[in-house]
Amino acid sequence: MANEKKIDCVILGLLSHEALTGYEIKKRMDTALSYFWGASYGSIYPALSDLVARGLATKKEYSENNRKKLIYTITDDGRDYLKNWLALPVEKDELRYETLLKLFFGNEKGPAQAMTHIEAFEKKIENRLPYLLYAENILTEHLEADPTHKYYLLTVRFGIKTYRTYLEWCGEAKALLKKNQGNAD
Amino acid sequence: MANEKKIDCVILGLLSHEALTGYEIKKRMDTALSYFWGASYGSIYPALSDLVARGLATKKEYSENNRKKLIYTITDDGRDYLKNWLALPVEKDELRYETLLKLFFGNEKGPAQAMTHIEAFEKKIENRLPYLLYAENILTEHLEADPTHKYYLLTVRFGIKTYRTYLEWCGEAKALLKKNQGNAD
DNA sequence: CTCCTTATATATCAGTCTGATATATATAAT
DNA sequence: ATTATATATATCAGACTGATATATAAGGAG
Repeated sequence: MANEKKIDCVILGLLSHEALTGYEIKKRMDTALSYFWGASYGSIYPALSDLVARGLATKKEYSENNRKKLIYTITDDGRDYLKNWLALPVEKDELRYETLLKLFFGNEKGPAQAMTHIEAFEKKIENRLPYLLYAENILTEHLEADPTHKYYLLTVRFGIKTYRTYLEWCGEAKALLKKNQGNAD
Repeated sequence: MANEKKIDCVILGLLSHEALTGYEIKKRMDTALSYFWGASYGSIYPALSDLVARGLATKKEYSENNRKKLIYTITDDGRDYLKNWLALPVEKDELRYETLLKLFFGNEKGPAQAMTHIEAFEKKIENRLPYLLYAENILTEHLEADPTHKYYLLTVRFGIKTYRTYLEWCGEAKALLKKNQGNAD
């Protein structure tokens, strides 16, 4: 029962909330989960077929205005599989920030180049923060409507707190680079 | 000149500081870079051979007490390649936190299970933070000794700030779960 | 009322990377 | 002596990304 593929678990998790198409699963990944998890179509569609083959989900073809859709529903076995995975200890929390990587090797190109990367990072975070704040408002208002909202809210608050810290760090990092730009080297 | 493989860039970055063996490169990944980047032997060794084949690094066999080592040195072309990559805009900053993923689907197993994951996360961060604080002290003391230290310090400060925010969030998240544990559901 | 763009929807694949495994020697501890 | 840990290199199955392909629907511009 070991070696649970993460893609299977995320999909089953999303299907535990509601029946979805592969396309809708991808949309959830790119919105609600985007700042702590990601997945591509190249993993989603094969995983869905596999989940059906293993009896963890079922597939139904729907037609909406002549438009065919493959809607996937979690089975009882699928829910058991999900619950089993949820109870296992976390294997890996991983951050992979190219910005920090380029900054780490910043001496090769100097402070001006490093500054550019920090400013780009700052802008990206500033642009994303409003979406998280908006999500926090909506979720806080309708907290009682759905028991899953409480857990969603916890992850949103994580995003808000870390993003604000990132912005603080950007300010400090820029100050340090400016301070050392005049003297030394 | 597009499509720079990240593994090539990290290795060249580390080699820009000093000549290293594949084993030493892996050690750097697991210490100095570990909280914002990672790589496995399965990518490091093939990448090193490839860098030599492309003239971006050179390989020399050393013998220390009958013990053979393959030491890699960056070439001028390698340094140019690194500089070119450093000037390109960042493509992706990615967080992949299984803890948040399990928390997001926390309703399936309930608040007690979610609490367990948060506490495990908290402990992991608490254990790692001292290493970052130690690194900050050393780097601050010897800031003038090496121009690369300044950039290293910036990434360490990022780690310290975000880790402290994580711990704050853990406290708030646990409080929210406890508060809602009595009523509702 | 046609053209263009964007959204919906599924699918595949080359290239990349991880995690595991294998092999071998050196050093330190018990 | 033996066991464990550190040094050191290498390979590979399996997993995942990013790109690409295909096709329909809907909305807006001219």
